Amino acid sequence: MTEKRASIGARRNPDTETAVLDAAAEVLAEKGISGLSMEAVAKRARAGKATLYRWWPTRGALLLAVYRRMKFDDHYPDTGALESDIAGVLALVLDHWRGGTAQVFRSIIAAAQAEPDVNAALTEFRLERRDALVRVIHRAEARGELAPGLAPEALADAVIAMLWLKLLSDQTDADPAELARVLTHGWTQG
Amino acid sequence: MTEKRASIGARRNPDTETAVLDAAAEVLAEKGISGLSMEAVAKRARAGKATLYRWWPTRGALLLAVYRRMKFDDHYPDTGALESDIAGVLALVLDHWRGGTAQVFRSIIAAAQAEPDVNAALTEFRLERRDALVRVIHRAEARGELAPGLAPEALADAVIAMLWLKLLSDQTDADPAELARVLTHGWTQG
Amino acid sequence: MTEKRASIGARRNPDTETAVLDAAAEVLAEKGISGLSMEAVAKRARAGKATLYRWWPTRGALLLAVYRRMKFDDHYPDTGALESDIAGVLALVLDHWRGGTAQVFRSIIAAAQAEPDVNAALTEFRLERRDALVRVIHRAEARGELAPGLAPEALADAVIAMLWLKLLSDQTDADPAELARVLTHGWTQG
Amino acid sequence: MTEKRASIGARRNPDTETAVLDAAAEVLAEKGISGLSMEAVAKRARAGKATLYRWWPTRGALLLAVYRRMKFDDHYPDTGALESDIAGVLALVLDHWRGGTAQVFRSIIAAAQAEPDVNAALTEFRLERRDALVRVIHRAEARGELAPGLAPEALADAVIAMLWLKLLSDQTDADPAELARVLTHGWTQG
DNA sequence: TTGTAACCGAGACGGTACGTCTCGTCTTGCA
DNA sequence: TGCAAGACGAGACGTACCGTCTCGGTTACAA
Repeated sequence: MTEKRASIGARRNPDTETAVLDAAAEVLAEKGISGLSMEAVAKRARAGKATLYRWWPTRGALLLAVYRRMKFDDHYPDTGALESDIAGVLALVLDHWRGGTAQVFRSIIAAAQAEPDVNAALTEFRLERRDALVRVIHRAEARGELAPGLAPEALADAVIAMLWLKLLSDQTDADPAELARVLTHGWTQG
Repeated sequence: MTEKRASIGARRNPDTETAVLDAAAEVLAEKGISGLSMEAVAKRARAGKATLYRWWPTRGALLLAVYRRMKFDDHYPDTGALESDIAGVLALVLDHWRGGTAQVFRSIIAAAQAEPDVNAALTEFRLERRDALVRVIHRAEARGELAPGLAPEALADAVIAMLWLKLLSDQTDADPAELARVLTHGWTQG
Repeated sequence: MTEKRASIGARRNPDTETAVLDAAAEVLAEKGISGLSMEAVAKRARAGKATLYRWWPTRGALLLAVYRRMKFDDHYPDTGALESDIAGVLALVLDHWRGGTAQVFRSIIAAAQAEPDVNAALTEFRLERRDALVRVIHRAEARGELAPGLAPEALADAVIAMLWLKLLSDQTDADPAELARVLTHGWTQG
Repeated sequence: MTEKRASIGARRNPDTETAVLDAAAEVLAEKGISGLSMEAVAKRARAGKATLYRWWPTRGALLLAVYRRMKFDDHYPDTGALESDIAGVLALVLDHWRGGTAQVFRSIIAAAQAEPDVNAALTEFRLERRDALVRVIHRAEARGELAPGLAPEALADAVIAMLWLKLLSDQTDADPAELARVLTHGWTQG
């Protein structure tokens, strides 16, 4: 996106948005999160800084926009059994991260610890993902597979927690099947 | 620590270390992680910036030093049953965080995503905590309580993952007993 | 110039330039050359350090800009005789220096010994002044007053040399008439 | 001077002095005046900073000590005529500077413009050199060669002024004979 | 048809913080 | 006591970004 862009009137220019998100993704890939300054993105995108701030007021907003473009297929497979369903979800997400989005999402979690608006956006995103997981668990419940007295939301949280831990500690190459077993099996016997 | 400090020869001055860590903790409490600049800490501690950088080369190193001083009682209670042991661990850590260290540890995890040295230190810390958890699980194993085929390290990871998720998503007020139940119970029946 | 200044678009703000040069002159007058740090000038001018460095990359450049603003009347009087013309020039410059610019010009000469760009600017300035002197000498030549075999440039250098020596050795109160006599008269008789 | 030096008791160690002045001269030659920090000299000389400050309290004092070690033969030749005597003096000094001491002396003059103690030392040195020149002029006076009404000190100043100008403006390769002619000849005829 | 409103790239502005450097002072432990 | 060593408080250095602004130009829509 090197050709000159200008205003297309009193409304947002989609070319500019594309150029900015492309530039942000490139900078992120090349220099990592600490190199992702608004300044650098504006320069790389040949965009004015004011334009950036108009549409993405914080670095976190920019990060989230980049991550959202990297949308993965959130159609979680139905294998007919909870453990393998969970394993499928874990595999899907870990694959997605290993495909190159890990750095971006790690950076978002990091940014959320300091910037409230990023935190809010991340919470929204997390709950949305949790709902998708809860739907998987409800399928198991409908099959009469689920043990009584366990909140599906809490179980979904356990899955998400494990994913985040693996992401944040550079272990996106973990084995989904084993993780699923640890999460869904009872730890104790009898 | 307002009185003037000076060199005590060609070696580290413990008074300075105390003053710096005190200052860092105060700044963190007052202005949060984004207000914790090396500049501000140096000014508050009445220390030279070079002195800071000599002993704590990055902000993450400083954060870790502050966190280490907030050492909690890591004597995990032995209740005679795994689930209540885990609940005890969760309660201990969540209490510790609610007591004021949550902000610090969240910041460390965030910093670790960008700074390799902080990442390394955090990994070391995490494995150390995991070992303590593994010892709890080994107690259950010795009692014949543990189901076969589950790696204690993986189980410990699940506990740590849940704790981190609660920390990172502002839920340090979660109920340890319920979390322990979700983690240790089997999700499925039969 | 205490009221707030801001950008006037993507081009230089003359108010800022004025404020900076005023501040530099004030700092110089109050604390001398060793107190003239970029930091101090920026603070006094309520200007950003980056703005200073953008337009005056070195301390010497700033000094030269200050000196150029203190432009003296370079209309050298025509008395009809070389010696009194030279005495007039000497008096003019020494007066100018005693009027408060001595410190600035001394600092420029000092800075030029370490910073090449200041050296270049000072050389340019020196040659420009020498040309003005050469014109005075040419007037004498036209009157048939000048002895043969003497390069006007070399004679002008002798005048400038004497001025610089007096400046650099705190003797700006020297007697222009006597200096002119020493310079223009033959030392030997017969 | 790389071997370890130690105290020789409660008095100054000449080895240390040599090592320090050697180091200062080397640093000056390699990095110029702006690189000549007390820090750098101490490190290069393997001397303690306290030792430096004990014997050479300012950078100027160190510079002067270095310059004094580069003592030139100040036996000004007696040719029997003032102009050629002056030419000899000019040649001697310019040669000395071209031999490698120019940088040092330029730096001293520069330092003297900001540091009063260096200024005092330089003045002392300058007057000492002027006295030597005055003696040359007195020889001419004794021969009845000198025109009446001219102060030998003022004439000597003119010579020194010309030398300093050439030094400060990178013209140490000037022709001593021509400079002497310009200085000693009358500018006007008749 | 003509404002005019909001967009665009550009980049200067006042600032803050960075990490490095040097200053001059100090305390130690060895010789 | 002198010395090498080097930590200390202090603060200037020059750089990088921050978020805001003004500019001059462009385009679409309303009057």
